Amino acid sequence: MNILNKEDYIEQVSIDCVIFGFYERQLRVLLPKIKFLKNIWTLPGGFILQNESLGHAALRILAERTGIRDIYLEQFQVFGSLERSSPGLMRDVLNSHKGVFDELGLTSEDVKWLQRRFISIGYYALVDIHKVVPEISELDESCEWYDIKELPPLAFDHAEIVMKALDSLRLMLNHKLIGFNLLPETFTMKEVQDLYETVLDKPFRRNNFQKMILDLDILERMEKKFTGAANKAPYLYRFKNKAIEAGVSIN
Amino acid sequence: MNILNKEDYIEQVSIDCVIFGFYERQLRVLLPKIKFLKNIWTLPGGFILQNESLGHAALRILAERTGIRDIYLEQFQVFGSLERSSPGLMRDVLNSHKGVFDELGLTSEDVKWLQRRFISIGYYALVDIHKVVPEISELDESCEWYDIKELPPLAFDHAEIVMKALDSLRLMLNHKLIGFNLLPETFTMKEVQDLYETVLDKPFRRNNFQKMILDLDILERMEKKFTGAANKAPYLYRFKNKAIEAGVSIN
DNA sequence: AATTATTGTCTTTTTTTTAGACAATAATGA
DNA sequence: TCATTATTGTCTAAAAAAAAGACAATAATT
Repeated sequence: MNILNKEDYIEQVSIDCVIFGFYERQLRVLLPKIKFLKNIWTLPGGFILQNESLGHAALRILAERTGIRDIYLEQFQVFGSLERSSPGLMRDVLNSHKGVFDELGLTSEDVKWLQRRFISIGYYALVDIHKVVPEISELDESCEWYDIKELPPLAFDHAEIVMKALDSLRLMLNHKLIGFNLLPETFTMKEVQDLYETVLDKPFRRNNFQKMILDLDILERMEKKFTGAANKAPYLYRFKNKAIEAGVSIN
Repeated sequence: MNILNKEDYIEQVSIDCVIFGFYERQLRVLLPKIKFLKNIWTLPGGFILQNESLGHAALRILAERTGIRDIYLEQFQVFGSLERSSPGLMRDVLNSHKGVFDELGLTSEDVKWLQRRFISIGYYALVDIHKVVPEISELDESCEWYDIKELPPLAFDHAEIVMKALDSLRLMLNHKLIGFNLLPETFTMKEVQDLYETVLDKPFRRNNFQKMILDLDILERMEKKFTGAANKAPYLYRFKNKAIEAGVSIN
């Protein structure tokens, strides 16, 4: 079995995805863990087929590595420094885990192909963490959510890619209403505020935040949510438009 | 002479640059015109050398095609749809101008290389139009500024690339002070206002605009500028920090 | 029925933005 | 020389928006 059909792909170009989720006041990143590589994680990434668009490639890679489909995706930056893919780096990472190539079923031709310099196109995805059931691909031994403040060791420049994705997300949150892609179908105002406070890392006043969001006229008020707590039950809200505001423009 | 050293470049990846300048209330784009291609312009573009970073490649391409050096550059989007580089498109463009390949000194191997699918990384540059003296490269027959509202016919998806660059520039203008890269060393407040009004395509009130800009505390007031007009002479201002705010982060 | 912990909403205060006003001034020309 | 003209620089007033304060409503609990 040949795991890498090199001839089907564009050479020296990869896509890396940062998948964001929100749960319990934590912004989390979904990270599959490749088999055989001990204590090193990598972003879910892959290559671009000759006959598929960039956006389609990103969606396919996400589905293959995590099982996630139909989500908000945004291209945010290309990473193309020389150091990021210096021959040494890849060699160091992989050679320090002897046998990885064989176990992954890679030929020496494959390894040579992989060790060339790569330019990587960064995408970030926003998903409802409750809705997603990560699937573990054949390549991986696990696929789990990690608090962005406590990421496991990441290979290559993937930690930098995550941080740039976060920068971009923060910037976008003030322009578009993409944040709601991180929330479930219905939610309380407190959950929205928690999300904004967590992502932007700054506090809001409850009364003013509520006014700000409601004035946007994008939420629909549903019935109350009785949590059993000894206090007034909050209303549930729903996003008026279906979420996935932009999605990938399939380019 | 072989004009295209294919083996030195990353395959199927190009860089396209949108060079913005500002003059007489017009936002302009610098477009070199390739020899032999009649009535079709293309963005200054090129390929990435195996041993240079993405940012360096963009700077080199700009210098080679236009003679421009040391400028503000910003990567804004990757274009990777299938249609943009469908075999037909390139063929149509070039075949409709018989002899171009020969005159450019391209071998049939070169042509095959060029006709593959390409992913293009878009950069935009902001330059002081007064300072720049465009050089015409060997490839080109001219290199001139065009009002963005009256661009000549552009090949492939280059018109779309220009528009996306403009979108990105508009967004950025509200966040960073990059606009001053489009102005000369010293300028009047009216020129700054003209620039903002032109780029953002909306009017500002003179008194409030002046206050807004001065409150930023980024301008230094110089001597007055006597134009010979029958009215009060405006002050000249200078940007406190050297311009080129971000430049290419050489990645 | 009083207590507690929130929630929803209203009012007041403060800050920012927008609009209005006007003096200053560099030529022009009677 | 001295109004006139066209702008410019800056001030104040009005309007709008944001931030802060206040409090009643309410779902359990005691």
